[in-house]
Amino acid sequence: MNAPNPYETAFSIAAVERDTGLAKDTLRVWERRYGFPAPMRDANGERLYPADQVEKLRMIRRLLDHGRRPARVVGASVEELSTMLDACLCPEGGAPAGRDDGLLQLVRLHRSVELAAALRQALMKQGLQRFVAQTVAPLAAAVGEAWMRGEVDVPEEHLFTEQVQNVLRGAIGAHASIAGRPRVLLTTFPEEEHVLGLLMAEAMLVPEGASCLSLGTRTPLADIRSAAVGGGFDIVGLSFSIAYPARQAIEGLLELRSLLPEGIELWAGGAAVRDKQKRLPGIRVVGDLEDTMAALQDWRARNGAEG
Amino acid sequence: MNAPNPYETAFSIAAVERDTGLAKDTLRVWERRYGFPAPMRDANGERLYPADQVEKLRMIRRLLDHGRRPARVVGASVEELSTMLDACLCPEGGAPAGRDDGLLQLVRLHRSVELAAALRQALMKQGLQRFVAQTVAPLAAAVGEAWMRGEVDVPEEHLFTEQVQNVLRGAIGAHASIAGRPRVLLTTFPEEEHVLGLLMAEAMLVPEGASCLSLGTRTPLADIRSAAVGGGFDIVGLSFSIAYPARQAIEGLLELRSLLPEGIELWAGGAAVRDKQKRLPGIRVVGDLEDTMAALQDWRARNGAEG
DNA sequence: CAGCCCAGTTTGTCCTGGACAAATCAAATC
DNA sequence: GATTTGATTTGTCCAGGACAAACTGGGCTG
Repeated sequence: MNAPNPYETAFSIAAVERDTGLAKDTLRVWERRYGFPAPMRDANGERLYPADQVEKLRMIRRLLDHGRRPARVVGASVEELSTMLDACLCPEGGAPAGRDDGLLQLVRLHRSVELAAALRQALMKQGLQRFVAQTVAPLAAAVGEAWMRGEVDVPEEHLFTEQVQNVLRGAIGAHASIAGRPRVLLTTFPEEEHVLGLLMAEAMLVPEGASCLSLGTRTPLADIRSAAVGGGFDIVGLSFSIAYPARQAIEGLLELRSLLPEGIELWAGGAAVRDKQKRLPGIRVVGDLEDTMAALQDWRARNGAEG
Repeated sequence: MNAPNPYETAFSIAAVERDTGLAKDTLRVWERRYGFPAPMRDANGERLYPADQVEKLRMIRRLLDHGRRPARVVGASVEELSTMLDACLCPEGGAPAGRDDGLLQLVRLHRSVELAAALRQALMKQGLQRFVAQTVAPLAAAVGEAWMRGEVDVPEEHLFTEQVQNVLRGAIGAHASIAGRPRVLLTTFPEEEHVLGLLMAEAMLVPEGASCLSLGTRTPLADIRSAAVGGGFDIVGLSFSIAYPARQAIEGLLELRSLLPEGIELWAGGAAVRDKQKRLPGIRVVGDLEDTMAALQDWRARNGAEG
């Protein structure tokens, strides 16, 4: 009785695809090539993945997102994977110690009500821009790290995103200057569904008097072009999360650059394009939130006071 | 030269899966069984679907969402499909003529700026509740119909959702009563990603003094339970779009009902659960936005003035 | 030493054709 | 009219092979 029936906590290949983001074909070919995963079979011969293998697959997935290659990680032991994950975390900005982890705790414990209240309180106290730079961005980074470590899961990340969205959208809407310059169109490429980068950029720009319009995520290139041209925008801003393939980002940005008229600038931000400026001629790579403000200053200096 | 190279406008099976929502396995098995789709092949023997077949697959997909069965629609001609789609539309609420189609035009023409401005203006003029009931809901229905007819596509639907979200979230945030009763937790099941139903419900309830918290879409059952219990909620509200399988909705709702303590009510709304009240004992089926208000009155009558 | 090109390897996706359980329909029964 | 039962439909899974695109690392050049 102390060992629960493994069948009760085992997952079909479709469920594993949903939970890990690894395609069914990929799961089967890894099994063939590397001997992992090694699922059980049900009465009908179909794969049944035990929970611990799914957990290991999640660790592997996270390492692949950080650029590791399958041959080096599929087949490694859980301990080795754990070590590799730690190695991915530390170099990023040194030791992020002493930060206020209260909000992260709320996320991990699913305390949605308290999280919403705490976010609104921080917003009131700090004002929109500092709220984004000093509260939302660090919290997003902390959630990302916790996600790497496997300490938060899809539902927690989701709750976090939703609550931050609520607060940011409300605050941005309150500014509502639709006349200011520059006019910025914000969106992501079709394969990118992370929305927080967009909202943070918008929250930094709107208080400065820029007028932003977000198309949301997953906009086809042709639609970005027509929206930018038809709406008379000065700048198109794209956001890329860490999971977005750098190569694909560069390729897409260069194509979009060629689609847009010269008068419209193209800005790109997020982990996937950081340090890629030299491969992106004619495109402004925005390193972080502060750099967004710098880019705005630059634009205004170039385009005079009237605009 | 008058016929464009068909290879230029043909799609890989992965692209078709993304565009139509039909799984690769399904596309291949239909081809085997019904002789449709009948894609070309590239030099490598891989399927290449011409644009007109993809368009037809989209029509088929829409009909399946409305309960038709594959044997009756896969293999029908475009004209027959068109007739069936018309038949799906008309019975729903008679002829929705004379409605203000200006907003729908803005959606179809990708006029995101004007759409945002028009929505905000309507909100100012009507107030939140009437804005939702008289502007957002009809517009959502119109977009849904246009989607059925194939007159709007993914990008348009997306733009529409995003702009409405912006306006509604801003307006809801402005009310921000976190003390009122009842306390309502809003979300959807993991397979349901449509968010507008939730936002509309929230927009109706908040001005009445209820305190709402939205977990966003795709929340696992166990997380709904723990959030509801831990947050001290009176009511859990679930939203189901037309595409959600009714059977799955009923099954999930009954399971969630059994997970929740008796003191917490369970409300369900949306096309997938309409007219299913008798199959959902212990659950309040909310027919439409007006019925949401009625349900709120009922709750307050039952639970006294203090609460 | 940075940048570029080229062969070799890795890796995800696609293929065929078969199988089966779950969902659905239609007929028969209470 | 409602419910049960048998036949049919339908989506998903399987095996094992194939191949192009992506990546690696070495050698070359400016």
